[in-house]
Parts: sequence; structure tokens; C-alpha cells
Amino acid sequence: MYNNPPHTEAELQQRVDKIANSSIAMVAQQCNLAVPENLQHNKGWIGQLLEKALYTSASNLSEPDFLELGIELKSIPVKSNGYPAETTYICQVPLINNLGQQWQQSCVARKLNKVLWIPIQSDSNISLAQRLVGQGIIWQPTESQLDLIKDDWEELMEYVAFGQIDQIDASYGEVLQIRPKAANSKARTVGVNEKGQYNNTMPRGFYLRTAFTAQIIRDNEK
DNA sequence: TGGTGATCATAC
DNA sequence: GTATGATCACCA
Repeated sequence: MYNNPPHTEAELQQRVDKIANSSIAMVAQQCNLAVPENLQHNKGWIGQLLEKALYTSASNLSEPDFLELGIELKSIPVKSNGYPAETTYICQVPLINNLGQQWQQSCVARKLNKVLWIPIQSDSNISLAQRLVGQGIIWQPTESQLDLIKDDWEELMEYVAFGQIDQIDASYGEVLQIRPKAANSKARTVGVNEKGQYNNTMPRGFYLRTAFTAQIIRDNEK
């Protein structure tokens, strides 16, 4: 295993290529990790396995996983038909002080600047240990992809900034959506109401829809 | 059955 | 509670 993060994108690509087509069990063995029976009580386990297998930089606050390379690592579960099984969490939705917030400065724009996607086979009839790691993809959004995300972000953030977050749900946004992101439905954090006053609301996150991430996976296979 | 809302683990 | 990593599970 590695004892330092990759210093160049080419080096990262080599590490990625090396685990492509390996089983989860094989990668876990190299990392000296035991594979859990399932992900029910270990939802972030694959992500943490990949962090270890590729050696991401030390866990920094709100920074890309590969700090020097400016690359964010995301595992993405993929069904047998090649379509993502789940949406992808991007970052928390800022709920206060949003008037005048610019897209360029947003957490969404920063997180998605450059992403290493690692597809993971996710059929429930295959045991976790035997699922295969796919070919990783170092991706940067195209101009049209960026436009889609930005348009959604601006529309969604307008609701948020004007204290109307409780009026929108996950059906809003073409490729980017807002959904709860919390320990449970009772969790509360500070938001603003329509009068601009602080109030309590559910913590929420930005997620990329599967239709969008499917395109990234597909484009890579061409 | 897939999309939305809810939830799980862990560190601090 | 926030932030990291995400998937579970219900019901239209």
C-alpha cells in the first residue's frame, strides 16, 4: 500500500487503474480492512476504503480529498445496467447569509471542480466482498454540464436565500436537488424565514441526480 | 420500482 | 450540532 498521497494526476490515475476490476475483498485485504456483511450500518464504508486504498491527503476541512491535485473522490454505486443506483451527495446547503452569494464561491462549484468517480458494482444479489471496483474516471464538468448545475443552483438558492426552503423539496432542480442531510428527521439547524429572521429547520444537502451522473459514467465508456 | 425523505457511523 | 463518508427504506 501507499504511504503518501499521489503527487501528480498521472500517479493517481495509475493507482486508480490498479484497483480497477478488483473485488472489494481484494482491495480491503490490501488495506488490512475487514469487509462488513453489508452497508446498512456502514454506509460510508466504501468511500473510506477507497480513501485508504488510494491514500487521500489528511482529512481536511472542506478541502478536496487529494489536496495537492484539487481532486474530490466519490464512489458511485452502479447497477448491472450501468446506471447509478444512488444520487451523489455534494455538500451541505448553506442556510443563512446567502443574499448575494455567488456561484463561483459556492460549495457545489468548488466540490465539483474536479472529481475522481470510482464506480462500484452494486447489485444486491452479489455479496459486498465480491462486488467489483470499476474503472475510475477523473472528470471535470463540461461547459454544458456546468451550466445545468449552475442554473439549478441559482434557482434553488433563490428559495433558500429568501427563507423559502420549506417550500421546496427534492423534486426541484433538473440535475441538482436539495434533500435532508441529517442524523434523523428531528435534527434542526439555523435557517431564515421569509422575513429574514432566524428560525429552525432541517439540515439539507445538495445531491446530483442519477440521470446526471449516468452521463459521466456513459461518456467514459465511449 | 425509483425517487424522495430518512437514516447510519464516526470524529470532534 | 457539523462535517466526513454515503445508502436505506418507504410509498406513490
